[in-house]
Amino acid sequence: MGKEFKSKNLEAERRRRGRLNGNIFALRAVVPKITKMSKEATLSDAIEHIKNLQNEVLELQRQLGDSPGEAWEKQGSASCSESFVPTENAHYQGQVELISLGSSKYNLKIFWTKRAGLFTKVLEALCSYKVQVLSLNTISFYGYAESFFTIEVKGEQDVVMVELRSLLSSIVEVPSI
Amino acid sequence: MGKEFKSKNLEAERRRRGRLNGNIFALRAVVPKITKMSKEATLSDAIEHIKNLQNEVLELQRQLGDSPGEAWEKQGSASCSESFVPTENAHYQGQVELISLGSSKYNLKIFWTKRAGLFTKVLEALCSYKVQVLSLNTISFYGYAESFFTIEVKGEQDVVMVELRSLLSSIVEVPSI
DNA sequence: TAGGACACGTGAACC
DNA sequence: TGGTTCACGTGTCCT
Repeated sequence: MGKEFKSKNLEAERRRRGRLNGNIFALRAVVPKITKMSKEATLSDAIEHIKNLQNEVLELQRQLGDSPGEAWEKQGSASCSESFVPTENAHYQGQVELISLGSSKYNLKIFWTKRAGLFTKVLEALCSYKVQVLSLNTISFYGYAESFFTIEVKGEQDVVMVELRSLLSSIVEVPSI
Repeated sequence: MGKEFKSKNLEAERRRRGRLNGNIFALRAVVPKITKMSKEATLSDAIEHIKNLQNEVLELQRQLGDSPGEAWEKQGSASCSESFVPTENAHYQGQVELISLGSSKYNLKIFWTKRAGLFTKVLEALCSYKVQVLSLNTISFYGYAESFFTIEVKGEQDVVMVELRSLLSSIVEVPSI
C-alpha cells in the first residue's frame, strides 16, 4: 500500500530548512570568532561580533575626529548643520572645543560670529602659546564661521591647553551689550 | 491508558528551541536593517550588516593609516571621490594668486602640497607684513590643500603685496630635487 | 484554496 | 550512560 503519504509542504519545508541552514553557514563564514559549531553558539557569536564591530567603528570615528555633523555633535555642541540657517532670534555664543588627539596634537573647533580682527586675534593667541597650526578648515556662512584646527603643542600641554582654551573663549565670546 | 509517552528530551528540546529563538530575537535587536520579520531574512540581514560594518572598519582604518596625525585632512579625503587621487606622475606646483578687492583688501588663494610647518610659515609671513586675516577657508585632500584668504593690508600696499606674493611663492614652492 | 512560516515531538548521532 | 545537538515530517496559523 502507499505507505508514502507525504505532507503537501514536505518538500517546501525541506527547502526552507535548507535555506535557513545555509544562512547559518553563511553567518559562520563572516564571523571570525566561532566558539562552538552549534546553531545557538553561532548566533551568539554573531551578536557579539556585531557589537564589537559597532564599537570599533565608533572608536575609529572618534580617533578620526570625524565630521562636524557627527563626532562634534556627540561632544554635545551644536552641529554645523543645525547652525547653518540662523533663525531670526538666534543668538550664538562663541564656542571653543578642544579635543586631544594624543602625541601633543589636538583638534580645536571654534564657532564664532564674524567680527573684524577676530580671526587675527585667534591666530595671535595660538602664536603666543607656541602652538603650531598643522591644518585648518573653515566654513563661513551668514556672518557665522566654524573653524577646525589641527594643532600641535610644545611644552607642558596640560597647563598650556587650559590657558589657551580660556583665552580663546574670551576672544570669541560674544560681547555683552 | 498512558497516552502521554514523552520523549526523554522533550523538555530539553523545548528549552533548546527557546534559546535558539531568543538568539534570533537578540540578533534582530543589534541589526538595524530588518527587511522581513522571518528567521531567514533576519539571518540574511545580519550577514549583510556584518559585511557592511567590516567594510566600514576597513575604510576607517585606511583613512587613519595614510597620513599620521592629520585627522581633518583625512576627513577631507574621505569626502573626496576617488578621482581626487593623484596619479603617479602628477606634479603640482605651489601656486599663489593675489587679487585686489579695493580698500586695502585682497583675496589670496594658495594651492600647495602639505608639508610639515608649511602652514605656520605662511601665517608668519602674513604676520611679518602686518597683514590681517579677515577670513580663511581651506579645503584639503590627499596631501594637497587649497586656501582662500581674505586679507587686509596696512601701509603701502603696492610694495608690500609684491614682496608678500614673492615670499609666499617661495614658501609653498615645491622644492626642486 | 494554495503556499509560506513556524513550533512541535521524535529518533538518531555524537560526545 | 545520560546530556546535547540536529534533521525530519507534520499540524497549525496566517495571508
